[in-house]
Amino acid sequence: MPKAAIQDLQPRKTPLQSRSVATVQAIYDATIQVLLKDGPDQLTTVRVAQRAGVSVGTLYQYFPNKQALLFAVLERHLLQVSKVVEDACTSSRLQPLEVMVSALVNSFIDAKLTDRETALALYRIAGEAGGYIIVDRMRKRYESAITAMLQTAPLPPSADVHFMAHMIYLIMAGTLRGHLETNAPPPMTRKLREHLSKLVLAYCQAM
Amino acid sequence: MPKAAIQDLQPRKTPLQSRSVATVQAIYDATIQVLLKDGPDQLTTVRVAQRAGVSVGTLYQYFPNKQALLFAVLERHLLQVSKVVEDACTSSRLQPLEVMVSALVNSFIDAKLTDRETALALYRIAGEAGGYIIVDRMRKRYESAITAMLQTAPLPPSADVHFMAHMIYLIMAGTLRGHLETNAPPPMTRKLREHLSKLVLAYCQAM
DNA sequence: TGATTAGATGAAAGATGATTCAGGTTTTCA
DNA sequence: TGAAAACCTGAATCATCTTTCATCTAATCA
Repeated sequence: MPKAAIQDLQPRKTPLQSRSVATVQAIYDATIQVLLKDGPDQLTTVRVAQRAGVSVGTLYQYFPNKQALLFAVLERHLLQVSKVVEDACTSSRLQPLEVMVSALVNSFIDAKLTDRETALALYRIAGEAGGYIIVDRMRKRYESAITAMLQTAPLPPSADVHFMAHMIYLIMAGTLRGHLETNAPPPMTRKLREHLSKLVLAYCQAM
Repeated sequence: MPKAAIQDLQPRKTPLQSRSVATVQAIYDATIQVLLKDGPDQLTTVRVAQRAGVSVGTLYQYFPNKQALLFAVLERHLLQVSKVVEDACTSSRLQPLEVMVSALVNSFIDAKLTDRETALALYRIAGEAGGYIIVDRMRKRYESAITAMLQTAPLPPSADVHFMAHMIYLIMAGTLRGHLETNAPPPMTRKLREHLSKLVLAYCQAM
């Protein structure tokens, strides 16, 4: 896979007719499927196109290169998850700290578990050059949402709410990633959810 | 890069003469250097060999394939870090909980920061098919060491020490990874270290 | 309906890079 | 010192993919 400048990561053409909208959708879905079935190393543009039921040429009409395709898929997933978490943060403002933390942690875990397999497959892509840009943009969104929520909580004025939000994001994202990557069974996940809530709460109260 | 069965990941030949010991060492070093300078995508076996000052053929005498080379480098780094942490755990047994946690967290962060760049470069490799095997083996070592340490701490008998150790590992590894990947400046790292210690301590006390 | 634009095709070009192997050089040690 | 064993070399092989483009089909709309 040759190098790709960052400006080449934008979609090449926006689908106008309903036919092409469906095509692009099929390409997205096929990408995830290939990613899950064959892994990132075996993912080729031809294979994705085949599974989507179109030809490679069509794929390249909408995505300037392979990376752009992968990043589009990544961005889609991350946006989906972050929207859920942002909503949870917004609607938990002014609630007791315990409620806030619980809503935050559970919404995050729920959203990730909805597409557990997808999330796992995408961790690999997120590390690729350029993927960090998307991940970073999302991190900032999370931190803003968490900060805004925490600012409505009764915390001591000494608390550095912004850094706390940063830490909470790192804890949630990092811990869940590690957990998913161990392929732990559901009971473990239940326990993780419980411990993670208590942990974050204890952290907020201790600072 | 074609598929590689897991049994093909072992070294091909052990260097006997001092000449070849030096060669293998040079290959290890060159791998890290290329990884840092050009990134995993631009890392080719020929390039690694060139930088090591040997020919590709030589590289293939000691490593059956590219993946085996990368995994060897990964294993080396992870072993280095885990030894430091294991020592810290061993020598902190029977100490106050606060001391234990501080020793654990700080030894981990110190060890990772010693090779900050290397650690960062290796995260990418760790995700590749097969890399998880090494990561998982290390995780178990950490969890054993942490469990053994915590069992000498005055915790309520209800505490699930084994799962706590698991959580603590996930928290430390996950959070630090996320932090390193944001390319945060040193002051941030100092703050992270402080918060992480308090956080883990609060978690232990809350469970 | 005819012309214009949008969408789709897929063989083939062009690159890249992992891995081999036949043949040289150096080290060991009996 | 002279095999035998250990090491090293790097051009050539082989397989794999990404990406293009000339050409074809379908949809739109005046």
